[in-house]
Amino acid sequence: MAERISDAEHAVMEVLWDHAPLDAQSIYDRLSGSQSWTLATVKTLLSRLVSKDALATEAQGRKFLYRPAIERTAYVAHESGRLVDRLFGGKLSPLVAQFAESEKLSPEDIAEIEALLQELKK
Amino acid sequence: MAERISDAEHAVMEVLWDHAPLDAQSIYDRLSGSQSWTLATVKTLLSRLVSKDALATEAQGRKFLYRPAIERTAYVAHESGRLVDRLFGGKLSPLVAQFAESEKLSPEDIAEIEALLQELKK
DNA sequence: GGCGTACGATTACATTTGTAGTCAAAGGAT
DNA sequence: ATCCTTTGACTACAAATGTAATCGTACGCC
Repeated sequence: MAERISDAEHAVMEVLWDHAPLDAQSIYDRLSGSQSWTLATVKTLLSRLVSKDALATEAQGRKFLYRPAIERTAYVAHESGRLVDRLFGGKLSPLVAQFAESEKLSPEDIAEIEALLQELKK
Repeated sequence: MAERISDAEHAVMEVLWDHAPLDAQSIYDRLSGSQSWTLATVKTLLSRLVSKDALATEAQGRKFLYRPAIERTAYVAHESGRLVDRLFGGKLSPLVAQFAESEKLSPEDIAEIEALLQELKK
């Protein structure tokens, strides 16, 4: 488990987290907006994700339907944990501070975070 | 600029952000605690970082002193921006929510974040 | 029922990364 | 003056990654 998903592979995962199950062609179609990969490339990524047990397949006639085998939440938790550990010693507040300083915090975002924290303290 | 620093390279950068300038041997020494790399490996990483313009060197006799050529803040901002963009659509609150759910938020951390936000609203 | 075609599988290949060995030269020790 | 050591430079090589072409084959169309 947890074989490490590369950047390119991640783009494929996102499509499937949003609209699984899909066959290769449809995944390719949906990626066309953001990436200029050929169908062959997308198929390579799909195979690799299947080997990594990040995707499961289900035969539909002579094609496959692909669907995520790991939860997006788990992936996201893992990845953000990793980054926060590496860059901020595992503490979230320095990340927030960093965002604050680089002006990447919208007022709505601030409000939402505050609401979250209120909820937690309760 | 911004040649993408790998995980292993990042470990080297951290040492230098903390104690620059240092020569290769001292960097190796300081890394010995956390990594089991040989001196040769550390030297390879140093060379690569120099090519990537992430480190600058200054000759000291027949050895080099290495020091960061990019600010840790800039690096950290870039990396965390990247992750937040990829995984949370550029918004920080979902990341905080994710941390909250996985119980990775200590009370102190919460307090610090709240303080930060108070500061911002002022 | 042969034929093109659309699939997944296999193969390809350059680049990056992790991890290190070797080499030539410069200095220091004797 | 000679030899050992230390240092950066160069070379090595496997695995992962990005990106794709090709191949064998099962299907559907005529």
